[in-house]
Amino acid sequence: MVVTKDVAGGPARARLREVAELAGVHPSTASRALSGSRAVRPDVAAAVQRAAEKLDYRVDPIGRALRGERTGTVGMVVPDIVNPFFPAVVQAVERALHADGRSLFLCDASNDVRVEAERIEALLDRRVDALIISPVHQYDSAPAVRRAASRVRLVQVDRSCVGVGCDFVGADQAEAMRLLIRHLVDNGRRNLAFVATDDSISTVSERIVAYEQHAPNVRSRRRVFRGDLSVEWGARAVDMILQDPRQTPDALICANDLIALGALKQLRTRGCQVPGNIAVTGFDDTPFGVLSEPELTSVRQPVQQIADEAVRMLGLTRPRSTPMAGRRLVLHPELVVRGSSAAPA
Amino acid sequence: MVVTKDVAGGPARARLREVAELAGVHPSTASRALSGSRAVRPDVAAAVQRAAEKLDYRVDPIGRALRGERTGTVGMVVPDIVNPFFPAVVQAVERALHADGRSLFLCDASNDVRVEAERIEALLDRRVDALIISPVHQYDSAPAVRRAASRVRLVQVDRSCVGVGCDFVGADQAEAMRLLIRHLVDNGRRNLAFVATDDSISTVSERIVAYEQHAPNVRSRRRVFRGDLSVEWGARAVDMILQDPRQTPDALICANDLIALGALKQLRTRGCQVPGNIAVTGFDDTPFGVLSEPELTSVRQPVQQIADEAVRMLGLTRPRSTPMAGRRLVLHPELVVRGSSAAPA
DNA sequence: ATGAAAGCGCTAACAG
DNA sequence: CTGTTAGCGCTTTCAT
Repeated sequence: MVVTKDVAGGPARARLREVAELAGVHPSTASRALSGSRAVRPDVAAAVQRAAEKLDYRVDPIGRALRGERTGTVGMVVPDIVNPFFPAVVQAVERALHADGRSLFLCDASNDVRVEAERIEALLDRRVDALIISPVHQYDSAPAVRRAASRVRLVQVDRSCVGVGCDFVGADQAEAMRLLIRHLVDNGRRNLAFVATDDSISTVSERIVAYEQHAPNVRSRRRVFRGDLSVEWGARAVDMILQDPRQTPDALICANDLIALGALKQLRTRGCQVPGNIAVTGFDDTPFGVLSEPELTSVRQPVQQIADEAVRMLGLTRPRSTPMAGRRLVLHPELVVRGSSAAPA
Repeated sequence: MVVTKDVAGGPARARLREVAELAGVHPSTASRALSGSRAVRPDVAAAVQRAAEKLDYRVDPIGRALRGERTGTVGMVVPDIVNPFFPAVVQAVERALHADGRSLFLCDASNDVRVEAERIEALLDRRVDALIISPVHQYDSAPAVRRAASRVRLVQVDRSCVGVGCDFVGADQAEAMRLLIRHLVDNGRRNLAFVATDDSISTVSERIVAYEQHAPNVRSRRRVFRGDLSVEWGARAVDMILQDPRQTPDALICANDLIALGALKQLRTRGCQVPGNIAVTGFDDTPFGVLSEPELTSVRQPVQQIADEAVRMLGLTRPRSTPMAGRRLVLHPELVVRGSSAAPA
């Protein structure tokens, strides 16, 4: 007689029942022995352990999830995986969770609030123990985030939604802007401009407010250009700005490194010296900022710290924490000065 | 009397039982009406539909998964989410799946075969319907990939493992290398060097073979430098290469854009003209290649097509396909010529 | 065409 | 300390 392998699915994974059988105990005893939820006689526990190892048993998270228990997985939704800042955040979160023996399921919202809502629901359906989310839109993402927070532990990272009273970890955007402005002014810049985005992104919004408050003069304060977080927008913004030569600022604060790199390139194309004529700064300190010529001054967000604190806030070890706690943990950003903002000769 | 909201979890999602109750039928009938697995009287079907909509019912994938049915989710494991090529692939796959109404759960292996194996297992445990994977290591990833392929539909994208007989979609790396070499030779380059990686990455391995076969002379063929897919390696490789001035090549083929950008920067730092003294080319045509000065010549992989074909190969609509089919779909890469490889003056 | 019942894998509550 | 029982939500037999 030939032993036929299951064509459709390979060797099936061992079930708890089989472990129990091999150990000569009832499944519930095996369950207790493996999870440690109740005391079990030491020799029985050992027998179960051995049986489990022999059969390469791993508890089925689906069965456990159906029962309403923890699944050991965390979901994460990022607004745009193609923006190199978010892979860095993802990696940091993975690292933080990994230390904890949990796995991360990641989804990309493609900058679309509807996709974001779908992904959140899909993760909740899969019974993730918690959700880490950087919302696409500070207003339009709010309903989905609030709903999710009412069903599971949730921490917002980097970006946040207004009016949803749930936890958040991120950097102090106003402080970041103050650091930038002071640095530029200290280097003799007077006519600033902020190449920003519309109001949808909370971090940029906060920077705009700080910019309008702290920029050195009225003309600078009024010079806020709204686009998106892309290289293309950086280039287009430069075209707009250079249109009126008398008005040309001597410093461009860009809302992220992508915009700044696009601006740098376009300035070079148009024959404008950086930092000679115009200083340029970015945000996020992505790995690509050091590749440009000159290297890009930027503001580094403490990504690993944000990730660590987010995971800590989820409180996955504690039995039950109140959801929607509304804590806000705001960390210090760090100005990284490079050539693109040096004082003009 | 006050209606108290469930503090721990918000309003629970409607269950099939409640839908059935509201429609005045048995749960099994409701199930049939919703899934269409068996015929149901039209008026009953309509009533169930209405009840489901009213209660905002969505079938619980956990319950369904426990029954052994499809879950409507696909898992993906990428070797390194921080490498900007992979976010692009992820986005393309998301797009392809989204058109199909499925959601993607993504995991990052952090270039670590052990992490990769864990992530694969975690995804299988969660009963994904299929797996899309770009293996970290062409040899060391093989056992995990093979195991996974025996349990679920699996397609390898971009990279692959040797000796696992399962489906693959990617670009023709040998053709890519031939295109590059011909282009460089056509522009008068004779002394080539390949800044590559070790043998762990299948795509690079294939390029090395093609390079050693097609490079224009023996000296060029021997000049293969092995490091990793990083900006830092690109810079270090340039230092090594410039050490012996008599041996300096006039063209550097780099195994990806990150290496090429690092090389470009270091060449600039060391006062070496590109493309005047040395041509530089990359791979993957990431968005950052156009930001350098000069812009980077690269090879574009047909990312969206790879993703579309991978999803099609998964055959999620077909009832049951044989796993481990071992089909290999090899698509044409496209040479994107830019300034970094122009003919020297 | 529909209802009843069984069971996917697991663990909490309840006896003993 | 351990076995029994029940049931999470769903679908799929098997009977009507």
